[in-house]
Amino acid sequence: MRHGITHFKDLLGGEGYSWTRARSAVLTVLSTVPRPLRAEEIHRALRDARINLSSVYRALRLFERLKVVHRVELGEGAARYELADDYRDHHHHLVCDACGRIEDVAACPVEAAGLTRHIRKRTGFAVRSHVLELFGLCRACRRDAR
Amino acid sequence: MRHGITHFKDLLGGEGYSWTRARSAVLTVLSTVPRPLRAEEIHRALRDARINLSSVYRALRLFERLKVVHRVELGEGAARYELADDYRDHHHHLVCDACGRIEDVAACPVEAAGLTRHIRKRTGFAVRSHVLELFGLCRACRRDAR
DNA sequence: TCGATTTTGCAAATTATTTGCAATATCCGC
DNA sequence: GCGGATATTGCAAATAATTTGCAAAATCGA
Repeated sequence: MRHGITHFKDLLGGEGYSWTRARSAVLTVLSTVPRPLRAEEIHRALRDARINLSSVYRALRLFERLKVVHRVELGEGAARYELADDYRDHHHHLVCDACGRIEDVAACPVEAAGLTRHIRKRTGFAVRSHVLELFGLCRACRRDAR
Repeated sequence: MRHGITHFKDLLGGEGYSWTRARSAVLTVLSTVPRPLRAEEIHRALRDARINLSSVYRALRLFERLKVVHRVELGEGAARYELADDYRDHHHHLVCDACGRIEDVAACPVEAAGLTRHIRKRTGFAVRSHVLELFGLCRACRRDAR
Protein backbone atom coordinates (compact mmCIF):
# COMPACT_ATOMS: atom_id res chain seq x y z
CA MET A 1 0.00 0.00 0.00
CA ARG A 2 1.59 3.26 -1.12
CA HIS A 3 1.03 6.49 0.70
CA GLY A 4 2.32 9.89 1.64
CA ILE A 5 1.92 13.18 -0.15
CA THR A 6 5.37 12.79 -1.67
CA HIS A 7 4.28 9.68 -3.46
CA PHE A 8 1.41 11.55 -5.08
CA LYS A 9 3.71 14.32 -6.14
CA ASP A 10 6.00 11.83 -7.86
CA LEU A 11 3.04 10.08 -9.41
CA LEU A 12 1.65 13.26 -10.93
CA GLY A 13 5.09 14.35 -12.09
CA GLY A 14 5.65 10.99 -13.69
CA GLU A 15 2.43 11.34 -15.64
CA GLY A 16 3.35 14.82 -16.81
CA TYR A 17 1.08 16.75 -14.48
CA SER A 18 2.08 19.65 -12.29
CA TRP A 19 2.08 19.48 -8.52
CA THR A 20 -0.16 22.40 -7.68
CA ARG A 21 -1.58 23.96 -4.58
CA ALA A 22 -5.10 22.83 -5.46
CA ARG A 23 -4.16 19.22 -6.15
CA SER A 24 -2.02 18.94 -3.08
CA ALA A 25 -4.75 20.45 -0.92
CA VAL A 26 -7.44 18.11 -2.21
CA LEU A 27 -5.23 15.08 -1.61
CA THR A 28 -4.40 16.24 1.87
CA VAL A 29 -8.05 16.46 2.78
CA LEU A 30 -8.81 13.07 1.29
CA SER A 31 -5.85 11.51 3.10
CA THR A 32 -6.94 13.03 6.37
CA VAL A 33 -10.67 12.44 6.54
CA PRO A 34 -11.52 8.72 6.67
CA ARG A 35 -14.84 8.83 4.88
CA PRO A 36 -16.01 9.67 1.38
CA LEU A 37 -16.48 13.40 0.92
CA ARG A 38 -18.51 15.49 -1.50
CA ALA A 39 -16.74 18.02 -3.69
CA GLU A 40 -18.56 20.67 -1.72
CA GLU A 41 -17.26 19.32 1.59
CA ILE A 42 -13.69 19.21 0.33
CA HIS A 43 -14.07 22.75 -0.92
CA ARG A 44 -15.37 23.87 2.45
CA ALA A 45 -12.52 22.14 4.27
CA LEU A 46 -10.21 24.13 2.04
CA ARG A 47 -11.82 27.54 2.50
CA ASP A 48 -8.67 29.00 4.03
CA ALA A 49 -6.64 27.92 1.03
CA ARG A 50 -8.99 29.83 -1.30
CA ILE A 51 -9.22 27.04 -3.84
CA ASN A 52 -12.05 27.39 -6.33
CA LEU A 53 -14.73 24.74 -6.38
CA SER A 54 -14.06 24.18 -10.08
CA SER A 55 -10.50 23.35 -9.24
CA VAL A 56 -11.65 20.83 -6.69
CA TYR A 57 -13.80 19.17 -9.33
CA ARG A 58 -10.94 19.27 -11.83
CA ALA A 59 -8.53 17.74 -9.35
CA LEU A 60 -11.00 15.00 -8.46
CA ARG A 61 -11.59 14.19 -12.10
CA LEU A 62 -7.87 13.92 -12.74
CA PHE A 63 -7.29 11.77 -9.66
CA GLU A 64 -10.10 9.49 -10.71
CA ARG A 65 -8.50 9.03 -14.10
CA LEU A 66 -5.18 8.25 -12.40
CA LYS A 67 -6.92 5.82 -10.04
CA VAL A 68 -5.80 7.77 -7.02
CA VAL A 69 -9.33 8.57 -6.04
CA HIS A 70 -12.51 6.55 -6.19
CA ARG A 71 -15.98 7.98 -6.73
CA VAL A 72 -18.75 6.75 -4.46
CA GLU A 73 -22.42 7.22 -5.31
CA LEU A 74 -24.89 6.72 -2.52
CA GLY A 75 -27.96 8.12 -4.20
CA GLU A 76 -27.67 11.46 -2.46
CA GLY A 77 -27.61 13.61 -5.57
CA ALA A 78 -23.95 14.48 -5.19
CA ALA A 79 -21.05 12.06 -5.61
CA ARG A 80 -18.52 11.40 -2.88
CA TYR A 81 -14.82 10.78 -3.24
CA GLU A 82 -12.26 8.82 -1.24
CA LEU A 83 -8.74 7.51 -1.79
CA ALA A 84 -8.72 4.52 -4.13
CA ASP A 85 -8.13 0.95 -3.01
CA ASP A 86 -4.42 1.20 -3.81
CA TYR A 87 -4.06 3.78 -1.07
CA ARG A 88 -6.45 2.33 1.52
CA ASP A 89 -7.63 -1.16 2.36
CA HIS A 90 -10.36 -2.43 0.09
CA HIS A 91 -13.62 -1.79 1.92
CA HIS A 92 -17.30 -1.10 1.53
CA HIS A 93 -19.73 1.26 3.24
CA LEU A 94 -22.55 0.96 5.72
CA VAL A 95 -24.86 3.91 5.17
CA CYS A 96 -27.38 4.65 7.88
CA ASP A 97 -30.80 5.44 6.45
CA ALA A 98 -31.67 7.42 9.56
CA CYS A 99 -28.67 9.59 10.38
CA GLY A 100 -26.69 9.33 7.14
CA ARG A 101 -23.55 8.22 8.92
CA ILE A 102 -21.14 6.25 6.76
CA GLU A 103 -19.01 3.48 8.31
CA ASP A 104 -16.48 1.29 6.57
CA VAL A 105 -16.62 -2.52 6.54
CA ALA A 106 -13.55 -4.46 5.58
CA ALA A 107 -15.44 -7.69 4.88
CA CYS A 108 -15.89 -8.19 1.14
CA PRO A 109 -18.37 -10.88 0.15
CA VAL A 110 -17.39 -10.62 -3.49
CA GLU A 111 -14.00 -11.99 -2.59
CA ALA A 112 -15.27 -14.30 0.13
CA ALA A 113 -17.79 -15.93 -2.19
CA GLY A 114 -15.39 -16.19 -5.12
CA LEU A 115 -17.95 -14.35 -7.19
CA THR A 116 -15.52 -13.15 -9.83
CA ARG A 117 -14.48 -16.66 -10.77
CA HIS A 118 -18.04 -17.89 -10.68
CA ILE A 119 -19.19 -15.19 -13.07
CA ARG A 120 -16.25 -15.64 -15.40
CA LYS A 121 -16.97 -19.34 -15.65
CA ARG A 122 -20.73 -18.97 -16.07
CA THR A 123 -21.00 -15.93 -18.32
CA GLY A 124 -17.57 -15.12 -19.72
CA PHE A 125 -17.74 -11.68 -18.15
CA ALA A 126 -14.39 -10.64 -16.63
CA VAL A 127 -15.07 -8.63 -13.49
CA ARG A 128 -12.48 -5.92 -12.95
CA SER A 129 -14.01 -3.94 -10.10
CA HIS A 130 -17.13 -3.75 -8.06
CA VAL A 131 -19.16 -1.35 -6.01
CA LEU A 132 -20.99 -2.53 -2.92
CA GLU A 133 -22.89 -0.23 -0.62
CA LEU A 134 -24.97 -1.45 2.31
CA PHE A 135 -27.93 0.49 3.67
CA GLY A 136 -29.75 0.07 6.96
CA LEU A 137 -29.67 1.36 10.51
CA CYS A 138 -26.55 1.97 12.52
CA ARG A 139 -26.42 0.77 16.12
CA ALA A 140 -27.22 4.22 17.54
CA CYS A 141 -30.25 4.78 15.32
CA ARG A 142 -31.46 1.28 15.96
CA ARG A 143 -31.37 2.02 19.67
CA ASP A 144 -33.23 5.31 19.23
CA ALA A 145 -35.90 3.60 17.18
CA ARG A 146 -36.92 1.39 20.09
CA MET B 1 -43.44 -12.68 -6.72
CA ARG B 2 -46.32 -10.42 -7.71
CA HIS B 3 -46.78 -9.20 -11.23
CA GLY B 4 -49.12 -8.00 -13.91
CA ILE B 5 -50.31 -4.50 -14.68
CA THR B 6 -53.53 -5.19 -12.81
CA HIS B 7 -51.59 -5.71 -9.62
CA PHE B 8 -49.96 -2.32 -9.97
CA LYS B 9 -53.31 -0.70 -10.59
CA ASP B 10 -54.69 -2.20 -7.39
CA LEU B 11 -51.58 -1.25 -5.49
CA LEU B 12 -51.79 2.40 -6.54
CA GLY B 13 -55.51 2.49 -5.87
CA GLY B 14 -54.97 0.99 -2.44
CA GLU B 15 -52.48 3.75 -1.63
CA GLY B 16 -54.86 6.46 -2.79
CA TYR B 17 -53.19 7.18 -6.10
CA SER B 18 -54.89 7.36 -9.48
CA TRP B 19 -54.21 4.91 -12.25
CA THR B 20 -53.20 7.21 -15.04
CA ARG B 21 -52.04 6.90 -18.60
CA ALA B 22 -48.54 8.08 -17.71
CA ARG B 23 -48.10 5.71 -14.77
CA SER B 24 -49.45 2.77 -16.65
CA ALA B 25 -47.23 3.52 -19.63
CA VAL B 26 -44.07 3.80 -17.53
CA LEU B 27 -44.80 0.54 -15.77
CA THR B 28 -45.49 -1.20 -19.05
CA VAL B 29 -42.10 -0.18 -20.39
CA LEU B 30 -40.32 -1.22 -17.21
CA SER B 31 -42.12 -4.57 -17.19
CA THR B 32 -41.24 -5.17 -20.81
CA VAL B 33 -37.58 -4.21 -21.09
CA PRO B 34 -35.35 -6.44 -18.95
CA ARG B 35 -32.64 -3.95 -18.11
CA PRO B 36 -32.44 -0.74 -16.12
CA LEU B 37 -33.54 2.25 -18.20
CA ARG B 38 -32.88 5.96 -17.94
CA ALA B 39 -35.83 8.33 -17.63
CA GLU B 40 -34.89 9.60 -21.07
CA GLU B 41 -35.05 6.11 -22.56
CA ILE B 42 -38.43 5.42 -21.03
CA HIS B 43 -39.63 8.74 -22.36
CA ARG B 44 -38.38 7.89 -25.83
CA ALA B 45 -40.03 4.46 -25.73
CA LEU B 46 -43.24 6.29 -24.95
CA ARG B 47 -43.05 8.90 -27.66
CA ASP B 48 -46.25 7.69 -29.32
CA ALA B 49 -48.12 8.04 -26.07
CA ARG B 50 -47.09 11.71 -25.82
CA ILE B 51 -46.18 11.52 -22.16
CA ASN B 52 -44.13 14.43 -20.88
CA LEU B 53 -40.66 13.74 -19.53
CA SER B 54 -41.64 15.41 -16.26
CA SER B 55 -44.43 12.92 -15.87
CA VAL B 56 -41.99 10.08 -16.40
CA TYR B 57 -39.81 11.47 -13.63
CA ARG B 58 -42.84 11.99 -11.41
CA ALA B 59 -44.05 8.45 -11.99
CA LEU B 60 -40.60 7.04 -11.29
CA ARG B 61 -40.30 8.99 -8.10
CA LEU B 62 -43.67 7.76 -6.90
CA PHE B 63 -42.88 4.16 -7.81
CA GLU B 64 -39.61 4.38 -5.97
CA ARG B 65 -41.41 5.56 -2.87
CA LEU B 66 -43.85 2.67 -3.20
CA LYS B 67 -40.97 0.24 -3.73
CA VAL B 68 -42.28 -0.78 -7.11
CA VAL B 69 -39.22 0.54 -8.85
CA HIS B 70 -35.58 0.53 -7.89
CA ARG B 71 -33.07 3.19 -8.86
CA VAL B 72 -29.71 2.06 -10.21
CA GLU B 73 -26.69 4.33 -10.38
CA LEU B 74 -23.83 3.22 -12.54
CA GLY B 75 -21.83 6.42 -12.59
CA GLU B 76 -23.15 7.46 -15.96
CA GLY B 77 -24.51 10.81 -14.89
CA ALA B 78 -28.12 9.72 -15.27
CA ALA B 79 -29.88 7.22 -13.00
CA ARG B 80 -31.50 4.07 -14.31
CA TYR B 81 -34.67 2.43 -13.11
CA GLU B 82 -35.93 -1.15 -13.07
CA LEU B 83 -38.70 -3.07 -11.34
CA ALA B 84 -37.91 -3.62 -7.66
CA ASP B 85 -36.87 -6.94 -6.18
CA ASP B 86 -40.45 -7.74 -5.21
CA TYR B 87 -41.37 -7.88 -8.88
CA ARG B 88 -38.24 -9.53 -10.27
CA ASP B 89 -35.69 -11.91 -8.85
CA HIS B 90 -33.05 -10.27 -6.70
CA HIS B 91 -30.06 -9.70 -8.97
CA HIS B 92 -27.05 -7.55 -9.64
CA HIS B 93 -25.49 -6.09 -12.77
CA LEU B 94 -22.45 -6.74 -14.88
CA VAL B 95 -21.60 -3.51 -16.64
CA CYS B 96 -19.20 -3.73 -19.56
CA ASP B 97 -16.60 -0.96 -19.44
CA ALA B 98 -16.13 -1.22 -23.20
CA CYS B 99 -19.60 -1.44 -24.74
CA GLY B 100 -21.76 -0.39 -21.84
CA ARG B 101 -23.92 -3.46 -22.04
CA ILE B 102 -25.65 -4.40 -18.80
CA GLU B 103 -26.26 -8.05 -17.94
CA ASP B 104 -27.97 -9.44 -14.87
CA VAL B 105 -26.36 -11.90 -12.45
CA ALA B 106 -28.54 -13.83 -10.06
CA ALA B 107 -25.67 -14.83 -7.76
CA CYS B 108 -25.60 -12.64 -4.66
CA PRO B 109 -22.44 -12.85 -2.57
CA VAL B 110 -23.99 -10.77 0.19
CA GLU B 111 -26.41 -13.59 0.86
CA ALA B 112 -23.94 -16.35 0.06
CA ALA B 113 -21.36 -15.02 2.48
CA GLY B 114 -23.88 -14.28 5.23
CA LEU B 115 -22.57 -10.75 5.30
CA THR B 116 -25.62 -9.23 6.91
CA ARG B 117 -25.34 -11.40 10.00
CA HIS B 118 -21.58 -10.89 10.17
CA ILE B 119 -21.97 -7.13 10.13
CA ARG B 120 -24.79 -7.11 12.63
CA LYS B 121 -22.71 -9.15 15.04
CA ARG B 122 -19.51 -7.18 14.56
CA THR B 123 -20.77 -3.62 14.33
CA GLY B 124 -24.41 -3.53 15.40
CA PHE B 125 -25.39 -2.13 12.02
CA ALA B 126 -28.61 -3.71 10.71
CA VAL B 127 -28.30 -4.06 6.93
CA ARG B 128 -31.65 -3.58 5.22
CA SER B 129 -30.64 -3.45 1.56
CA HIS B 130 -27.59 -3.37 -0.58
CA VAL B 131 -26.38 -2.25 -3.96
CA LEU B 132 -23.80 -4.28 -5.85
CA GLU B 133 -22.63 -3.44 -9.34
CA LEU B 134 -19.82 -5.27 -11.10
CA PHE B 135 -17.70 -3.67 -13.80
CA GLY B 136 -15.40 -5.30 -16.31
CA LEU B 137 -15.43 -6.69 -19.83
CA CYS B 138 -18.22 -8.77 -21.30
CA ARG B 139 -17.34 -11.87 -23.27
CA ALA B 140 -17.72 -10.13 -26.63
CA CYS B 141 -15.53 -7.17 -25.73
CA ARG B 142 -12.96 -9.46 -24.19
CA ARG B 143 -12.78 -11.31 -27.50
CA ASP B 144 -12.42 -8.07 -29.48
CA ALA B 145 -9.65 -6.88 -27.20
CA ARG B 146 -7.41 -9.80 -28.12
C1' DT C 1 15.51 33.46 -13.72
C1' DC C 2 12.77 33.08 -18.10
C1' DG C 3 9.84 31.51 -21.36
C1' DA C 4 6.81 27.54 -22.58
C1' DT C 5 3.19 24.99 -20.84
C1' DT C 6 -0.33 23.88 -17.35
C1' DT C 7 -3.50 25.13 -14.25
C1' DT C 8 -6.57 28.24 -11.90
C1' DG C 9 -10.40 31.53 -10.96
C1' DC C 10 -14.44 33.29 -12.47
C1' DA C 11 -18.51 33.43 -14.89
C1' DA C 12 -21.33 31.23 -17.96
C1' DA C 13 -22.90 26.78 -19.92
C1' DT C 14 -24.60 22.11 -19.49
C1' DT C 15 -27.17 18.19 -17.84
C1' DA C 16 -30.28 15.66 -15.03
C1' DT C 17 -34.01 16.40 -12.30
C1' DT C 18 -37.66 19.13 -9.89
C1' DT C 19 -41.41 22.43 -9.46
C1' DG C 20 -45.33 26.10 -10.05
C1' DC C 21 -49.43 26.60 -12.12
C1' DA C 22 -53.26 26.43 -15.24
C1' DA C 23 -55.48 22.89 -17.94
C1' DT C 24 -56.93 18.08 -18.00
C1' DA C 25 -57.80 13.42 -16.44
C1' DT C 26 -59.38 10.30 -12.88
C1' DC C 27 -62.36 8.83 -9.35
C1' DC C 28 -66.45 8.42 -6.71
C1' DG C 29 -71.12 8.90 -5.52
C1' DC C 30 -75.46 9.53 -7.60
C1' DG D 1 -73.07 7.69 -17.55
C1' DC D 2 -72.67 12.54 -15.27
C1' DG D 3 -70.72 16.17 -12.42
C1' DG D 4 -67.91 17.88 -9.55
C1' DA D 5 -63.98 17.26 -5.96
C1' DT D 6 -59.34 15.94 -6.24
C1' DA D 7 -55.23 14.24 -8.28
C1' DT D 8 -52.25 14.50 -12.23
C1' DT D 9 -50.29 16.30 -16.39
C1' DG D 10 -47.92 19.44 -19.71
C1' DC D 11 -45.18 23.17 -20.25
C1' DA D 12 -41.93 26.40 -19.03
C1' DA D 13 -39.01 27.96 -15.72
C1' DA D 14 -36.13 26.80 -11.63
C1' DT D 15 -32.55 23.94 -9.27
C1' DA D 16 -28.41 21.57 -8.26
C1' DA D 17 -24.28 19.27 -9.47
C1' DT D 18 -20.77 19.40 -12.54
C1' DT D 19 -18.21 21.12 -16.67
C1' DT D 20 -16.08 24.54 -19.66
C1' DG D 21 -14.01 28.91 -22.13
C1' DC D 22 -10.81 32.12 -21.51
C1' DA D 23 -7.58 35.42 -19.64
C1' DA D 24 -4.53 35.65 -15.67
C1' DA D 25 -1.41 33.22 -12.60
C1' DA D 26 1.35 29.29 -11.21
C1' DT D 27 4.53 25.55 -12.28
C1' DC D 28 8.37 23.43 -14.60
C1' DG D 29 12.64 22.62 -16.87
C1' DA D 30 16.69 24.56 -18.96
